[in-house]
Amino acid sequence: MRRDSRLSGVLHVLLHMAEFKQPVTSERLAVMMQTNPVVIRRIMGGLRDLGLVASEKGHGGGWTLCCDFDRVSLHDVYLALGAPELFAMGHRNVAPACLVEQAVNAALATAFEEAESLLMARLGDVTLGQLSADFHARFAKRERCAQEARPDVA
Amino acid sequence: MRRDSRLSGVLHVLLHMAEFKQPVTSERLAVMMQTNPVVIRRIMGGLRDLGLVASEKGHGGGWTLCCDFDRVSLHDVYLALGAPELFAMGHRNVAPACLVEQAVNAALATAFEEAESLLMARLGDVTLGQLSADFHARFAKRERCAQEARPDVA
DNA sequence: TCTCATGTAACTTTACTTGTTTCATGATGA
DNA sequence: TCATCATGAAACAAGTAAAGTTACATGAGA
Repeated sequence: MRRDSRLSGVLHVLLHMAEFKQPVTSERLAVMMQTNPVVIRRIMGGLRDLGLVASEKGHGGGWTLCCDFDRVSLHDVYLALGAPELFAMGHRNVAPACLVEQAVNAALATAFEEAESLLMARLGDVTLGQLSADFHARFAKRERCAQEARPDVA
Repeated sequence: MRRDSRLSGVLHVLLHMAEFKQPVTSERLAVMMQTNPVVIRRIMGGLRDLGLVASEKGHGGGWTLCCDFDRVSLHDVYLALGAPELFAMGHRNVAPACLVEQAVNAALATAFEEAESLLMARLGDVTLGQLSADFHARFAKRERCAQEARPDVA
């Protein structure tokens, strides 16, 4: 199956939005993301419900950030998406009668739960602010490289 | 996506096989697993290639274990399946030109790689022998409960 | 040589994300 | 007021991958 890229996508959207002061339409975001405006609205709905962003209809409308980038972690964004399934692997039966399957499920569940806890903790460690800072660092670096490639301009 | 349950399934098969001395046919395993013989053959193929099990054709044929249950970990079995994708989430673009997306991918990749490492380590900690022992413990416990429910028989 | 069992290929089914179309709703501005 | 712009929501199509199914070839025993 195609892997769920909503978390990746919504973070992409949020960081782009941070570069604008005015509301950004789904249309513009869709162009940046190379996708469809409806897809943008879909992944943004959960964030609106949790108060991370707001949407306005009509002229001059669109999406605006209404959260402190330094207080929102990637984990918060993950939850805003509805905490989608993390793993591509699962049990055959959730509550099997077969004792063999129960033993297998128990062993796998322990390992997967530990991995999930670690992942959630790591996502909680990173804020949108840090992500945005990383982007700006990458942007500055590219600018420098562009300068160095054109010494005559400097 | 329906979640990939091959790891769960193949462990289930292996533990069932451990309860038999003679070769077990795909047909019988399929009945135990409530699935199709071809599905059994499919998920067992990788294990055969790695020498964990052997298959014999013809009369009296079927699948036999040919590995030390105490020396094979769940991680080995996972690898025998071809190390299928672990996570249900992924990046939109693997190598994006957009710097925002690069920053997002880098942050997510770090978190996911750590979780993957932990999961692989945990799977490596558990052997098929331990899993089988857990099954036998569950079996013994159920027998005891059944006894207690029929005190007149005791 | 007949039967049994695996090996393999092709096709169908199922489930889910993504993409797209369509229309309703509401806000802005002339 | 009314046309326009934008979101909201529903419905449907496309693409993908695992799982289920069918069919047949291959090879081992009896």
